[in-house]
Amino acid sequence: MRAPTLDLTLLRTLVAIADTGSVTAAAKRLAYTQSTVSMQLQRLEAQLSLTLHEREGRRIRFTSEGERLLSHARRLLALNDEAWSDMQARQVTGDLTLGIPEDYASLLPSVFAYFHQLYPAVGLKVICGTSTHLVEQVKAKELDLALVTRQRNSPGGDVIRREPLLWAVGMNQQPLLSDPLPLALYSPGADVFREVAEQALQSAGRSWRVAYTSQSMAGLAPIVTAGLAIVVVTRSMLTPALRPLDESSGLPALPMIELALHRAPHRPSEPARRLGELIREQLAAPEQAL
Amino acid sequence: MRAPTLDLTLLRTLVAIADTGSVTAAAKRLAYTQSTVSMQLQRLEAQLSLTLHEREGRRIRFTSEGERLLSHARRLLALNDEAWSDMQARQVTGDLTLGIPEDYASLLPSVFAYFHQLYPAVGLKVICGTSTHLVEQVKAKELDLALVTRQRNSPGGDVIRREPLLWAVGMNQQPLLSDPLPLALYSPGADVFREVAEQALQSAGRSWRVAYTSQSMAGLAPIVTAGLAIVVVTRSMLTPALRPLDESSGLPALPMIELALHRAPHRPSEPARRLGELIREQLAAPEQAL
DNA sequence: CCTTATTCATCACCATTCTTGATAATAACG
DNA sequence: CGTTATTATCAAGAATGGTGATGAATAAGG
Repeated sequence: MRAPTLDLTLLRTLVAIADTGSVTAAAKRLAYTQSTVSMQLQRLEAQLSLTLHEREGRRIRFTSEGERLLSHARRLLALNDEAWSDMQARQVTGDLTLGIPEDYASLLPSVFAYFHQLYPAVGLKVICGTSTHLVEQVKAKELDLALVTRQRNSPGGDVIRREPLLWAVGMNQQPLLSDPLPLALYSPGADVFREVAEQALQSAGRSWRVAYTSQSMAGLAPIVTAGLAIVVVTRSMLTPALRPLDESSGLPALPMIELALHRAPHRPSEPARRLGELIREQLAAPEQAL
Repeated sequence: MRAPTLDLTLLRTLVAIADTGSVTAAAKRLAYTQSTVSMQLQRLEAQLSLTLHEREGRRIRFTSEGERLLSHARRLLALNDEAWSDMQARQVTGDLTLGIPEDYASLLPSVFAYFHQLYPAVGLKVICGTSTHLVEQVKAKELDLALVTRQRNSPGGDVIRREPLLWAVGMNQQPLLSDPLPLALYSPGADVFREVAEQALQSAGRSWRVAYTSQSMAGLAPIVTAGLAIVVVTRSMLTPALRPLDESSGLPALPMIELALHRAPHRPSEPARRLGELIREQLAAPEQAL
């Protein structure tokens, strides 16, 4: 009368046995006693009134029924784990402040949307700023997390991914390769793109002048698209209005930069941990950048 | 350390509560005590350390977490039930003989394939014969099941579906409406199609002659496609070589016939029960006939 | 407004189930 | 052939889950 129900615990040990190939190893993995696992297997067979396994010598062999149940079990457990972690995720609560460079804001909305879906009870605040400033704020515990750009192999934070830097110019403009080279740069001195560009030009023996400065690409864009200056961007910051320049332009190659995640010095809050992981997962593959 | 695992039994009562809208009703449905269901709900909440429900007055309301868990639960239970019945199906074993009219053989291969997938341990034998003969064989317990055609409202067996009978002629032939009408019929007198055709013609006052007889459509086909005779078929027996005739041909309308399943008089074996159900399910909709 | 009828949560008790440690049986390995 | 590793089995204790009874809360009805 009552609907027959599989015991997921028993299915869990079943796949453990299958994975490890032995009852004892499965017991070790699941922190059960060997006798427990042995009896669990029997219990499962009794409940289904089926023979799931046979022994040839010492080795275990699953019958075709056993194999079939295994595939059911894996599917069920996958669904179970997903359901469980989803339910747990909804319990993660708190507030959380993340800092990002303005130019990366466009990269993250989908991550924020996903994060909110997973952790609807977390209040997420995002502030923009320059990388150097963000790092200071994280150290001062004004931010829980900060995603920053930096030169390769700088200390602190975890590298999320590396991106090539590119010279770019307005889409319909000829590269303006006069001497000194007119550059559009971020305003304050402490900017990674600026540092990198200046170093590259210096070692190539080229002179340059700052044709325009702004806090962000959004501010530089008009000048660049108008063809009045050249700018340094990452691939993910390229827009239809920008045209990347390759080595044939005669400009020195630019090094990779790193996108790194800094965490506040104290033990990260649960929401911070989760968002950090999510950012790592979502941004790890440089491919899927916009 | 040990992987967290949901208890499907508890999820089952959760959806019962949701479906019925009350703890008591859920208890009744699941054949538990009311107190049991009440405690099961609490247990579920305790295991997840979540609040799944609230009460407004007497009525129960699920929290958003509760609703979410419900959807997980339904999916998990669906998978569980599927897995369970699949495993049970593999235990169904034995031999089984089914009789079908030769003309319906083409309708059933997919059913047999599906049956074998569900019940690989069942040895299925299929024999062909005329409907009247098959019914006798079932009564004599020589067959476990027989799918037969018969006139409407005949006694015995369960109706699987009803099908219209059609007059048909060779695809590129003009209907041969001479008097007497040349018919291609199944050979022995005791044939349903033949009975139906003769009755229809008689009450319409038409004369006819038997131009050709055979045990099956396969035998009649050459004569009919050659335009030497008219034949009676069901819609599912139409082939590209046959053209159905509508009322504009002047032939009398033919009644529906029934496709019925006869079971051997003793209690049907488990395999027979299963195959019977499967045939009913698969053939119930006249649409999906070939 | 009081009575009556449901519905639900809680409790103690009991039965069952599950886990464990110990032991015996079986196979692999030198 | 002894040693080692793996497994099945058993008895026992612990823990879990179900039951019936009870009382509180809520809705319905006079």
